[in-house]
Amino acid sequence: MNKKQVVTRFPPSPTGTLHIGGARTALFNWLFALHHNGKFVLRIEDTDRARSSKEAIDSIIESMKWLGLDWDEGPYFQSQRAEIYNEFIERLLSSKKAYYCNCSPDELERKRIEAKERGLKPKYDGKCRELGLGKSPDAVIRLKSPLSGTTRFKDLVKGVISIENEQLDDLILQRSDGSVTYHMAVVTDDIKSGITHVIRGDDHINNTPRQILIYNALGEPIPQYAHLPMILGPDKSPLSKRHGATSVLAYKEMGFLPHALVNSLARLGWAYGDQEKFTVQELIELFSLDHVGKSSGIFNMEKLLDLNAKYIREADDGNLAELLIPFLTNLGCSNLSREKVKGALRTLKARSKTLLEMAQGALFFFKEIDYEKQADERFLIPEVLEILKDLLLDLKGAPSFAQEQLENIFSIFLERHQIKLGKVAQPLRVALTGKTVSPGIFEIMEVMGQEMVIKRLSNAISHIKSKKGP
RNA sequence: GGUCCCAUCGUCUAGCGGUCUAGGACGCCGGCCUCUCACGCCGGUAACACGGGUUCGAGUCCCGUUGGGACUACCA
Repeated sequence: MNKKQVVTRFPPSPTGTLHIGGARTALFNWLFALHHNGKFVLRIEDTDRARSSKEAIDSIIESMKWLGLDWDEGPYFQSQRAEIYNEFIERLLSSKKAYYCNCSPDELERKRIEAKERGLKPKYDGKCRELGLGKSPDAVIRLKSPLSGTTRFKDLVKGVISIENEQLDDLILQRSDGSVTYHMAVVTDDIKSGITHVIRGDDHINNTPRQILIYNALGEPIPQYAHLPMILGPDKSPLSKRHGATSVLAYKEMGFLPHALVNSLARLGWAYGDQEKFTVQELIELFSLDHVGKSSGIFNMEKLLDLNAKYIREADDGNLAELLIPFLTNLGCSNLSREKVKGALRTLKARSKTLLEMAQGALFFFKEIDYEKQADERFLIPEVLEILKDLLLDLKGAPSFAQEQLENIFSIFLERHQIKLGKVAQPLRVALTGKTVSPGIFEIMEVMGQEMVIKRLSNAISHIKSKKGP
């Protein structure tokens, strides 16, 4: 039992919001760490100062918190770790594993184009490799990588991957302005944090051998790698903004429960037999890299909606009310009573796929209604006037508005008029909600309460009367 | 172009050589329930990319073809 503690990390670069793909990578790292009782580190890769922003950092952190992906260490900021990187660069320089190169960007660009034209691989030709150049203002530092041999690693999801070293060139570790490049920063940080498992998108597969070469040059142990297949948009191209909602926070605004997103993300690329729904606890217990698939997948919004609907149905009314109130407020409701919100949401739980949809469906409980044109024309007609008037009388006399009570009143009422419920239900529904579609009328009447029901029914009656003309 | 990765219903996937006339979920289509819409329940639709091997036996292993994708920067 003296195996090293598992340490994973999630290293977003703050050039935008956290999107679905990043969130899944974070989730898998988080699950893997928790499954192994390990640690999960958050690191912000903000070395590209021009493209990084504070807003992006904030929104990434907000997204992580909303999803419930908490970290044990960090966030570290690469922009604040120059000293550490320089120390590692120094190590490479003094062991002759790295060297200065003063080839100008223009020169390199020219050679690249030339090589391409001749059908060769456009890689650095190693011009300065053996020159023993010293530090100079416009010199970069390059890794002296092996010219032959094979670099191979066992990927925990893809299997053995190998590449000939001659395919790789001497990559730049430090730029001429003294800042360190991505590969160097990543490797240094991962070593410093004691990362044991690097779980990331498979767009990094080609980066892995380069990074392994840096580990080797440093004489440091190589972590285990697991490359996750990418998430695609519906057109099978890599997920991007033009596919609509990709940012995690957008899903929050659309009224998704964080757990629904988590569950859905977990199932994208990972499976546990036929099981579709998992609690967080189950995910942690069952998650394993060898059940992660190798092929990329399309994010399925329909399935997310279905899962979200299921979780809404199962949710505790009190919690759901808390989540729903902000949506109602956004839609212009104020002075919301928690109890009434709970009542309203009970009527809508089975028919809402998102919190937003639920809030929209609940508006008639909290705001004045307008009759939808079609509904008005079809159901608030003179033919039902007498029936509604009589119904109003019965409702005024109701001792209580509990559902069973209402059902009793109605069955007597229907009996008396020798009609079916269908006959009054729709006109009444329109009178109470303005629409032809709503939760069951007994349910909504109970939640609305006698006063509101009587008021709306009376309004509808005068509305019908006004149609008959003066 | 070069290198690397990938390939089961429309989509997410199960499958780790025989139990697969390929299972589940979402979607879609019927039906039941019913005060509308949902929920729920019942039923249906639909896939192993192609071609060669290996094997008594291949969705499962190997090779190739085709098709996707990634990388190929003093971006990350």
